[in-house]
Amino acid sequence: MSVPRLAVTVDLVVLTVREQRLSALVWRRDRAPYDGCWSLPGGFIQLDEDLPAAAARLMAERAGLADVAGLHLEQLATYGYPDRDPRQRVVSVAYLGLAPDLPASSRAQVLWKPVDDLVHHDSAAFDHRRILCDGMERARAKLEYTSLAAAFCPPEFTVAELRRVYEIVWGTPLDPRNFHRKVTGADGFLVPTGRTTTRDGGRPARLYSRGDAEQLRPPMLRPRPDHQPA
Amino acid sequence: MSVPRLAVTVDLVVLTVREQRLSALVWRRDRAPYDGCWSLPGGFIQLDEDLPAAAARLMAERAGLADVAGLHLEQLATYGYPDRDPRQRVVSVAYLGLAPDLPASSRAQVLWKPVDDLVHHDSAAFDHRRILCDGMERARAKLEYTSLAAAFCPPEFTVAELRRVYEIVWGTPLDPRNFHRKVTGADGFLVPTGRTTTRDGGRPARLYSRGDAEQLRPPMLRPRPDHQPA
DNA sequence: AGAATAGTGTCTATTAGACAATATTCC
DNA sequence: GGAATATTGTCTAATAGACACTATTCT
Repeated sequence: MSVPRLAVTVDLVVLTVREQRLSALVWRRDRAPYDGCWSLPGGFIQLDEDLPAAAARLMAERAGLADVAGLHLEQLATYGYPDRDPRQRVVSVAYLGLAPDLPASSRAQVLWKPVDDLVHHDSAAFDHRRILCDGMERARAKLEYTSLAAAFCPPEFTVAELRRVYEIVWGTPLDPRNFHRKVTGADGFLVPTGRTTTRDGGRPARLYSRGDAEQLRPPMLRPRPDHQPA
Repeated sequence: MSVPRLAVTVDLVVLTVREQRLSALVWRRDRAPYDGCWSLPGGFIQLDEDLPAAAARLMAERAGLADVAGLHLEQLATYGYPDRDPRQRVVSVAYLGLAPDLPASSRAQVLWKPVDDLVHHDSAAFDHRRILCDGMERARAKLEYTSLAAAFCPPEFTVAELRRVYEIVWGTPLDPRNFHRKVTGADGFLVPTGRTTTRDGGRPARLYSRGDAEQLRPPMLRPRPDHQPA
């Protein structure tokens, strides 16, 4: 029996926090299939190219994000049911990127869109809505037990800015005082720079940069909507 | 430009606990490349086949585990650097399976081996050592915040048997009394069957079956080796 | 002064970790 | 009875959640 060969793509779920909304980088499609729908940036991998290398290349070529300081990039999952692309069978390896708020790309076709709109209102191409949702859930879960929230922040940030990341990604308000105690007490999460800022108004806030710790132990669990038993 | 097409395989990391060791299902290779090394069961996906379907098919065909009650199967990660197979470029989607202790397969070529031996002593084919390690780490992490440990147990099991799963997978002893309190208090983890057993000796232990809950909140964190600062 | 936000402290409920004591079997 | 294991209970330390209070800026 001969070995079947398939087209393999890398698709990117790139998330950021802009204007108080969790947003993703998407293309506006202008041709069939799925003309007018949004799709995730992505492309075919090359024969001599590693998967992370393809993700980095496409991040630059198709997402317009080359050499972004502090960008976090990790493999998300692989999607391969046979008719997910009507033209041919494609297996797609999705990568999840978390980026600080950046100036809009120079390309007109690629733009940031709030994920709520993408998921609830706009039409998605292929199975990209599911891939986006999987990426969002991964990001939400990882804020609980890692220090990844800082990947959404600029190189120097305040505790309130970090808290706003959590609140926006989780969609739930957090107590500023308990949050402050938790993150400043977590070993290796935040490194004080000694500087302060008043960009948020009020008393000057200390500025921090990212620490070395990747894990947050014990984790900071999302507040749960109360599920009362009957 | 034309679209490159690649061979795509599914490889299986199937873990179980047997004879007090965490063990994985492996092949003993009898031909080049990597003659005499162990490899994970796996195979090429078919053109009309979904990835989970391919994993299930290969679980039966190559791992000898068809229709295993209580088997847990989830996607692990995808590996695709160009020369991971010396014969041709292959992208491999790895799946992680967790199974109760089962009778050895009828096939001679496929067998259970303790993961310590596989990782530290025996020679692995391709990048299968890395894939196995990634699967082990996934399993270890998931025991912390899910009820997946029960997937290693038979349909009915005691708290002590469940505790032994944690101890063996984590490689660390746990306090039987605190463990008992934690798992019996966790909502939806264990369902009492009303039966008891004395198969562990001593006072009869209550038998439980798996509950509906998938998450374990709050999680049960692995004891950490103390990392003293200087 | 008053508004706004930052940061500290305090109290209570929950949970983890250490370990004593009791219960129920088999030999 | 003695050995073995199961189960409950108790005490203490750490942590989370609610919230009062103080600190430092700007207008």
